[in-house]
Amino acid sequence: MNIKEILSSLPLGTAIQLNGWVRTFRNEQFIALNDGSCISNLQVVVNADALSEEDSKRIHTGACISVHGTLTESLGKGQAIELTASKVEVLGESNPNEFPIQMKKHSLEFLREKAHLRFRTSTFSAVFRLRHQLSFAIHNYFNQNGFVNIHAPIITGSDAEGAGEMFTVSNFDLENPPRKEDGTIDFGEDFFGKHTHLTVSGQLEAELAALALGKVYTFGPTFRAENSNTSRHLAEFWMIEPEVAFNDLAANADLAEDFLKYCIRYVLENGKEDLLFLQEREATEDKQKPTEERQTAPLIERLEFVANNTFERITYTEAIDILLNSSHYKKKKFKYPIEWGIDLQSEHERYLVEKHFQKPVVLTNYPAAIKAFYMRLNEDQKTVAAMDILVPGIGEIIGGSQREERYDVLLEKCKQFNIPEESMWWYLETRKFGTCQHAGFGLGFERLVMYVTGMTNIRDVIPFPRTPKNAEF
RNA sequence: UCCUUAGUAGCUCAGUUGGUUAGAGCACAUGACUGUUAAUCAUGGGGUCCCUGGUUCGAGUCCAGGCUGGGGAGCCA
Repeated sequence: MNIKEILSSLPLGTAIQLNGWVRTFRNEQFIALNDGSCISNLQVVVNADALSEEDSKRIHTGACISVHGTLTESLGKGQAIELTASKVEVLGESNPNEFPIQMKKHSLEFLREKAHLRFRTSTFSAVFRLRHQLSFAIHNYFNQNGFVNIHAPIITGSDAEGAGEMFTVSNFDLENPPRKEDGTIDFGEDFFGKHTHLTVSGQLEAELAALALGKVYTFGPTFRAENSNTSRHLAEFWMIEPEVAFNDLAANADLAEDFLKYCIRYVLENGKEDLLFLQEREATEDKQKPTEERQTAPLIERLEFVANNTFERITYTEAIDILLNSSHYKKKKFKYPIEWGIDLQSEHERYLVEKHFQKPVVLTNYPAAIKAFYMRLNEDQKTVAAMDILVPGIGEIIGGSQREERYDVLLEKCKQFNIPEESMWWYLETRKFGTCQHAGFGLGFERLVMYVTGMTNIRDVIPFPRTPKNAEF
């Protein structure tokens, strides 16, 4: 029996054995015990006969103990049930002079440097339980809707995906790699016989599968060697990429909206206690902040709002019009220019989502020049069938498109984007053999976890974040 | 990569114009108390003031360079 089960069934009078970690030891008599099964602690009442004085001095915050005892109605006010111990055994001590986690508020920055121990805190155990709930919800959603999970390769030989800087995968002796006559490194001699990288996206592989299996999705790690130092970027992150044959852009947006709402509802139903804890935490933090930086509504209310409201759908062109006609623009409050043909800046996206619509927004049909080569060219020859979903607080959470399925048009786009045809031969072939309309999108898993937990730094929603200059643990 | 801000006890922070032995709360140890809820009270121990160099009679404080963290921007998911 774990604490979650005990607190949901309240089995008074039951004799049990329970293992867990000490959060606090008050008055040399009361242990707040946590076993990770839920956010709540169980109070263990220790009388002198259950614990020797010697062992009593070995119990500190962080220690692991095993308790035999009986579940009884609590005499204190803070809890309904408590475990009256008949025997307490210290399984693992925790030297209080060295153990850095205390039963007080620690800064998230400090805990980031103690990533191996931060699981022991209420905040991080809640975040990682919710991360699991979301991961499970994602597989659930796609499975229930007839999608096939495709494991895209992590090591890739394609070097033209255009999604960012890539990490090289090599078996060479870095001191002395084989070189060609012109002095450049001869990757022909390397393990795979060519220059290989860690994948930046499983999309292209997912497309290959979708053009046979119909509905597929990938959910795996991806890697970007960009020198991005922000609270929204990681060098190693997990991405969900569904790809559906015969879907157009509208169907793609329908799928993305339905999928996001399902994940949020799933967490509201299955992770309520952890959400409540994080909501409280956020409210406490907000009290320290100036009014304009505070959240507009409590966490659970924000999630329910997204789950129950239709996302706003507008085109890029309409978005530009809204921005140009806004009083914000007329008062010259935007730092960056707004003009058809250039990409929207963070401040513009925030304005649309947080001020103008105050709900998630699906932006579609961007100018072709600012989007990737594989996006389908629209009839106007100027825009592509792209879509970004923007949410308050995070910004872009989903990026997707209807893909260019016409061989000639795709070949032309490759030329425009300086992508060598021979490196993409396998991708182009799908457009020669039984091509069809299809669409998909990518969702950054950590951004979803951020949105659902209300955490504001992406490094706090993945157990061991990989960022520039940091690969500890 | 750019802008900005910070780095002082295990943690959170104060430290005045450059001036004697660098402080507080929490944590920890000891004692008191014993149905507590981050218990309380008393006493005590605890410092590479991020690193390197410089200015000065004297640097936690001023200057230069570097390292690391935070916030923002770009790139994006």
